[in-house]
Amino acid sequence: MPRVFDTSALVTFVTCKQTSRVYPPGSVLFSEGDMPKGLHILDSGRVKLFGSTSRGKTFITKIASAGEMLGLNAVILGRPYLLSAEAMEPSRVSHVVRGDFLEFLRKSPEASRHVIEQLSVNYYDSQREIRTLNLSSSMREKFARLIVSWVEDSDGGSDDAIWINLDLTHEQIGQMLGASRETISRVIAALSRMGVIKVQGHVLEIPSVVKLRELAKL
Amino acid sequence: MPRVFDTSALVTFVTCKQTSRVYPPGSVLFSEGDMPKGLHILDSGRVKLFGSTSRGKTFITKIASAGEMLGLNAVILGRPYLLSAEAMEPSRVSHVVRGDFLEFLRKSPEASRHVIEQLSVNYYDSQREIRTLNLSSSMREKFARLIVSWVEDSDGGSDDAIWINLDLTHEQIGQMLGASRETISRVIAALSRMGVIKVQGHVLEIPSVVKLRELAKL
DNA sequence: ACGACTCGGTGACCGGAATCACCGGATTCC
DNA sequence: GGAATCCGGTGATTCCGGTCACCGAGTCGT
Repeated sequence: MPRVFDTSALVTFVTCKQTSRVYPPGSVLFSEGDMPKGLHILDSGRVKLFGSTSRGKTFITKIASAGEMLGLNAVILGRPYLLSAEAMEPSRVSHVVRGDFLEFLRKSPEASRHVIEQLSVNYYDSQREIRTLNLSSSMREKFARLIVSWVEDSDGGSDDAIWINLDLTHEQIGQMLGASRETISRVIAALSRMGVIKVQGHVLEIPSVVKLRELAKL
Repeated sequence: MPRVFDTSALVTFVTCKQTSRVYPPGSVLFSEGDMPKGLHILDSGRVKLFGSTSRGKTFITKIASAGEMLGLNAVILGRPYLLSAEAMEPSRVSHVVRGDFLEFLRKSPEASRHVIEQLSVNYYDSQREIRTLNLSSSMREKFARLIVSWVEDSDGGSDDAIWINLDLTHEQIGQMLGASRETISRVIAALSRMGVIKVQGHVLEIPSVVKLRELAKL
């Protein structure tokens, strides 16, 4: 799932006033509804971006990895965050005060380029997510699509077997797809029985990406 | 639903080489999967943005109105469109060849500002959509949220009755929410019975926005 | 080594929405 | 003035997935 991002965002903004600190796992960088005080740039580690209802239901929209700017659009627009951010591993995060950031953005065409690019990618991903959520009839299909999207990030192109390190719990996968833990469990069981995937501990083997892609109806 | 956008995008790009034409209702500007040849700017009219599966199922992500740049992120990234665009009314659309656009974008800070802003807004909306899709348990809730989002665009703030001109068919609403026509029909009937909305032809009356917002659980 | 906890697997049950089928009203088009 | 369409309302049936409930395996802390 590492939506790769060239780390030069760090370089771009390095000339800019900024502070940096390490967040331990489980600590939150910001919460849904907060007004953005400044831009967070993830130097290393992984951060979970998620939203939740008043009734405790949670959904994860993405797992951000090194190089990403978090809550970028909220910072730019000066509107409240729609998502909360929580470190999954010890994560080093740089922080630029909003005013400084906007200032810098105005002056530096290079920074503009970066921001435009990241916003475009974010939006693009987000459109794909909506597509997946909306067009899949069954959970099977959604799950297959999720896996396919993971594979695409690390794939050569051939139809050889692929292994994925699955370090998410069923619960978390459920939160990404809008399903319950039990359903994920059952879907995985079903796909295993069909021979589309094989599970050994935290490793997911996909014997044939083609078969998976069929299931995803892509 | 008019996600308002200041029309100055037109002005910004007016110095730029561009062609302009009017699309009759039902004609497509571009289709899902196409490689973007250039940027479309909607001068007037309304354009439906939607995606579909091979099996004919369709979902509408938004209705674009005057001032919006269509498929902006795909154009910037040079990746295939994820959505198709189809005129709903006679619509005047300006077109800037991709190379010219990127060139212009590089040179003009003003244009960059515009692009950043629109991308941010698009992404923001899109996050809200994901939120709605993922966190609503029932169709009732999704529907209520849709209406609320419409109302917010045209609302003063008080809790007076509000009228909305509903010029979408049940089918189209269904495609926005990922529901079938019948379900929308039933949901509307249910809400009418509850007195939360009243329907007279193509006009939707909302006696109390507060009650609606309760249903939306926002 | 023992509970306490988290994670995952499975069965039973139930509800909401898709689907199928049919009907009536409004438009449009010869 | 029919015939063909499109739109919307409603019933009957089916099925997917949420929820509840319980159980086993692994891990951690003291």
